[in-house]
Amino acid sequence: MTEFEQLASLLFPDVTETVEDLEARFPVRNLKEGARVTRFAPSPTGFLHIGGLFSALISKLNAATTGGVFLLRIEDTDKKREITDGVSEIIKGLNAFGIDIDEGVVGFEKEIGAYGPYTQSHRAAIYHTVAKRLVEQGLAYPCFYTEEELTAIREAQETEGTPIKGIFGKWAKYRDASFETQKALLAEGKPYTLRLRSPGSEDRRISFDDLIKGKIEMPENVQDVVLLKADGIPTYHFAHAVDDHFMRTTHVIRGDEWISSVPLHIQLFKVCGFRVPKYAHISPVMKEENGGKRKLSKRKDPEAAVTYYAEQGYPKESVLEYLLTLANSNFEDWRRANPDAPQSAFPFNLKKMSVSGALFDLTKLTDVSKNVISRFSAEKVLADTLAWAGDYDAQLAALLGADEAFAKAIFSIDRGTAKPRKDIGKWNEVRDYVAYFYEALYENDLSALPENLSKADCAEILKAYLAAYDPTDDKDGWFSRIKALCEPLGYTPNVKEYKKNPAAFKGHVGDVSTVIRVAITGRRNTPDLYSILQILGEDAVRARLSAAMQTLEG
RNA sequence: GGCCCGGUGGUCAAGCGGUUAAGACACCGCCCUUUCACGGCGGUAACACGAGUUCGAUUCUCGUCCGGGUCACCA
Repeated sequence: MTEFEQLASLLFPDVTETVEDLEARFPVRNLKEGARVTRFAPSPTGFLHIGGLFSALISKLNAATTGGVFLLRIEDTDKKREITDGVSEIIKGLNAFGIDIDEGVVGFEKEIGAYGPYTQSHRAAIYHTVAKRLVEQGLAYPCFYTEEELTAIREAQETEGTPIKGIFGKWAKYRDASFETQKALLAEGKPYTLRLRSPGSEDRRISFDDLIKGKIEMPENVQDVVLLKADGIPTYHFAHAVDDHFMRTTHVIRGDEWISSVPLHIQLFKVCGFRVPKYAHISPVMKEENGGKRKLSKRKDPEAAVTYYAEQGYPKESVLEYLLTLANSNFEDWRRANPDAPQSAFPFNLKKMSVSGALFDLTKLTDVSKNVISRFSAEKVLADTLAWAGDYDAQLAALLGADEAFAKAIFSIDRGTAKPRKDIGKWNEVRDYVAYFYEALYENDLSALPENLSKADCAEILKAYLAAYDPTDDKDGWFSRIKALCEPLGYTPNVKEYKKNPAAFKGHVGDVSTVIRVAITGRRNTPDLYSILQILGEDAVRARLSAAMQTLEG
């Protein structure tokens, strides 16, 4: 038995399996050629971030379009930063956007799949098995530095201006400690971390192909990084190599803050005897701040949280649609060509992802959302609004729920036609959109009346219309009646005529309509007036017309 | 500071040595229109800078500047 082997059994007396056992337990997946296994591996330290959703989406798409597997792994190796319900937050967030998890953690303490456990805190035995092997081969060693010593080293390197920081070379005091020393320190019960005995060299460089960023060349890793912390829990780096190998991940898609650790990761995979996966590093979602760009921050930016979009009432379809436009710029063209196709039909391409970080543009999101909502059926608009209002606007929920047929009639105006309206961008705009249909929300606001007409003019129009109003008119009949009103009162039913000779008239049919519209709805911009009148019904129409007249005359 | 990555209109972006430098959002104007919309048409607006390579550079090379990331027993 070599000293390395003796050390290994001293360090890991409880390890019963071998790496070969693990290989057998988690065999290479039997998937069709080209199928990709991707994963989303967040740590439960807070709400789901929009950037996290973005990267989960990309991973999901990659697996889905290749007939592969998308799995969710929870990286809970830092108990200090963990929050309660962190895992549920992530799963809820993913579910809310319809990103289905094929394998891994799917609920509270609920996992599916044969490559688990998928929660790192439950994988200690697996990490230890690999760690033990590394020690046996002399590729890892215990390091007894204290917190203070480490800080001192950092400071020394800082003042020396050492180009490379970290534990390596002369700083790696325990790298070449004798077995006797190690045994003695261990016997004393001194706490230790397990470090990689890095085979890297300062004057070698490594290059790899990032599926998004292209070829990247960097110096090799030379640092003896920590593999297992003093409590035996692995660091991200080690867990990444072990997990993505035994979960048989083919494509590691993650944020580009990881790019600088790729040399380390590749080294780790090689040292462990694992095949290196393909990497794709996504640029972060940025935010504009006084002229500059910066990464969306969990702390400072409410829109960083995925829940923000739910609160605002952006349909999940809209957020996804927008994210897709950020991911592949040809998505918008595809969408125009395939207005009704499901998002899953889009031929997503990792290579078309942008190399630099995109600013998250809420204005554009809203525009995208208006298009998405304009294609929804009235039933869906009602149902989704009801669902949203149930959480965020009880009064609206009650109003709409009280008479769903009435609400549906409102949402049906101009909907389902070739050129649907695009009034609603998110559910929190619905209250305003439907307000004048409900007495409880309606305000008789006449301030939107045309400026070029006097109060008397307006009152005159309303009086004439009230007299002429016939609720049994069909749409053409209704408008003919309005046109008929025009000339006797000094307006022209013909807009062109008015433009030719504006001085000859008080206004045109548009002005007359506007007066009626404002009297009924309190605003100038509404959907088709005739439809509104029909939905409101004769009594309400007459009442509002009369009330407006009185206000104007009194 | 070391190491990486990036820099096309206000924003998202096509572009891969020769283009009137696409398109989308936003903004402005016009048209259509029976109201409101939808839609259509048009407009303002960009290759960070400096060298080099080349007959020719937004495209290739180098430098400068600017932006971003990363240098933990956090992920």
